[in-house]
Formats: sequence, structure tokens, C-alpha cells
Amino acid sequence: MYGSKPVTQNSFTIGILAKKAGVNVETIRFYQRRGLLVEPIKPFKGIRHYTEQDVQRVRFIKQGQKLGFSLDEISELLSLEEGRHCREAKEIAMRKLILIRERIKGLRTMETTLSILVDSCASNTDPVSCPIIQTLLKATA
Amino acid sequence: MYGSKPVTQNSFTIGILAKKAGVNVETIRFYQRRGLLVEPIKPFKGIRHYTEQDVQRVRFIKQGQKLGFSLDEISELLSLEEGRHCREAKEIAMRKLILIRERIKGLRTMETTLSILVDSCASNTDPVSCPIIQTLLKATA
DNA sequence: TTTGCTTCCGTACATAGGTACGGCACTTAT
DNA sequence: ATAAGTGCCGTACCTATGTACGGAAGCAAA
Repeated sequence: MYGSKPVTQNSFTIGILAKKAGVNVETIRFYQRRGLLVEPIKPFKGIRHYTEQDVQRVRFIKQGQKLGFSLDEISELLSLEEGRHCREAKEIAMRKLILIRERIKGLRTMETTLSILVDSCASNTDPVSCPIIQTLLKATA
Repeated sequence: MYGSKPVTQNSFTIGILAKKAGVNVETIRFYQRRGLLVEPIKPFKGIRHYTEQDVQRVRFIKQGQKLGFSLDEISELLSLEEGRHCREAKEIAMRKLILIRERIKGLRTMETTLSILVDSCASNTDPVSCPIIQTLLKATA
């Protein structure tokens, strides 16, 4: 092991942190630059120590991304962690929810259109004139 | 007006095209560079003429983006217009359909999770802990 | 002590999707 | 005929989200 103090189960290096959290070391460093993670104080001529809390924090970020939050939004959410700001967190989540619902609606329209096209194509006998092409030529606006 | 031939209702400049399609002129030019739009032949020492077809094409691109398609994917969809055989067109459409369905599924998962979180937040009486924050902190991998 | 892995740090590059800038050409209105 | 307003063209720049690189330096084992 490595560092001016022993690195134990409760305290590990950036490489271990990255592995535990399932991200690249460079990503950790990127998050530090972005202020999403705090750089632990560096022991004199040594190596920074990270803890399970850091692992959790990185997972928080990744989980947030999976739910469609941007890093800025996750930053916002993380800043709420310190106090009891349930209302603010809820507002951020609701904004995201509305966006997601709009997206689903749009996709469902597209799904319907495309599946109708595929069906009409399947029953088409002319190998050159395709219903999909014909439709796209007109109905794109 | 402008150009070697009169610019009419059926034929207009890039600026008008941009306005009609609701995008920036630079965006049109960017799409041309990306091959999403074809640059009309430039009349000798004149300016290019665009038509309603171009407007529709730009709108198609924008619509596709709203539905979460990348420009590359939109490129493929647009290629259906370019005289391909029915079988090929159908295959592209079917791939997109599968993609759309996967996307809807992912978004629905997000929607469910988020709406549960928002609800639990609404009925939260604990002034200290916020369910949203708690959930994100507990997220596993 | 040498080998070899890792950390640290700064900087550059990657990709998607644009936006802005500067200079020149060309038309139209005054 | 001159200034305003576009178009045309190339190039640079921007945000978001990372990834990669290069060199110095720490550390641990053979």
C-alpha cells in the first residue's frame, strides 16, 4: 500500500475509489475539477485518502445521470444534501419528470408512425416504390 | 431580392430558409457540412436557392432531435428519401423502431422512479431527511 | 537499488451539436 | 455611387462530459 498513513478498508487511494465506484480515475479527477467531489487534503508529499463516503458520492452522481440529470443538476441536488431542502429537491425532480414525460409522448408518436410504415411496407409488392419513402417525402413537417 | 434568378415563394435564400425552419443560418450551414442537407447548386456568381423541401427537411431533423435521435441517426432516416429499395428502407425503419421502443422503456423506468420519489417527498413529514436525496445516496452501482 | 506500479498535475484531445467572427461579394435602396 | 443588408466561405470558439498523455515523484517488493 501507499501513502504517508496506512491505507486501510476505511481509507484508500483514488485508483481504488474509481474501481469501487465503477468509473475511470480520470472521471474522479474531472468531478473534482467540477466541484462535484472534494479533493481530500493531500498529506505532505503523500497521496490523498478517500473513504466510503466518496464512493457513495460518485455513485450518487452516476445514479443521477441514469435518471436523466445533468451534472449541474446533480450538483444542485448534492448541495441539498447538507440541509433539509426537501422542497427544492422535489422541484428539481418535478422539472425533470415533466421533461421525461414530454419525451415519452414524442417517442410514442414516432413509434406509431414508424410501425404503421413498416407494416405498410411489409404488404407492399412493388420493390421500387416504397411506402416509407413516399410518406417521408410528404409528412415530415 | 437577390440572386441571378428571381427568388419567389417557391425559391428563397438561406436566411429565409432558416427563418421558416426556425433555426439559425449557421445551423443550416452546419447541416450542409454534415451532409444532412444538400447545398443547392450555386448559380454563377449568385446565391443558392432553397425550396419548401429544404424547410421540411430541416423540420424533420429538428423533430427527430426532439425525439432523441442523434444527427447520425437522422441522417439514416433521411436516407430513406434517397431512392433506396423498399426492403432496405424497411430494415432501417425497423431498427429505429426497436431503438425507439428501448428508449421509451428506459424513459418509463426513469419516470416511474422519479414520480415515486416526488410523491414520497410530498407526503414526507420528516423535516430532516428528503426521500430523493436518500434514494440517490443509497443507489447501488 | 532496480523494477514496476500508482499518484499527482497540467494540458490536450474527443465527440456532439452547434454559434460566432472576419473578410469579401453582391444586390438594393437612397 | 455609396451604404446597408445579406450571402458565401473558412475558421475559431463554445458547452457538456469525459479520456488520454507525459513527466515527476512516491512506494513497495525482489
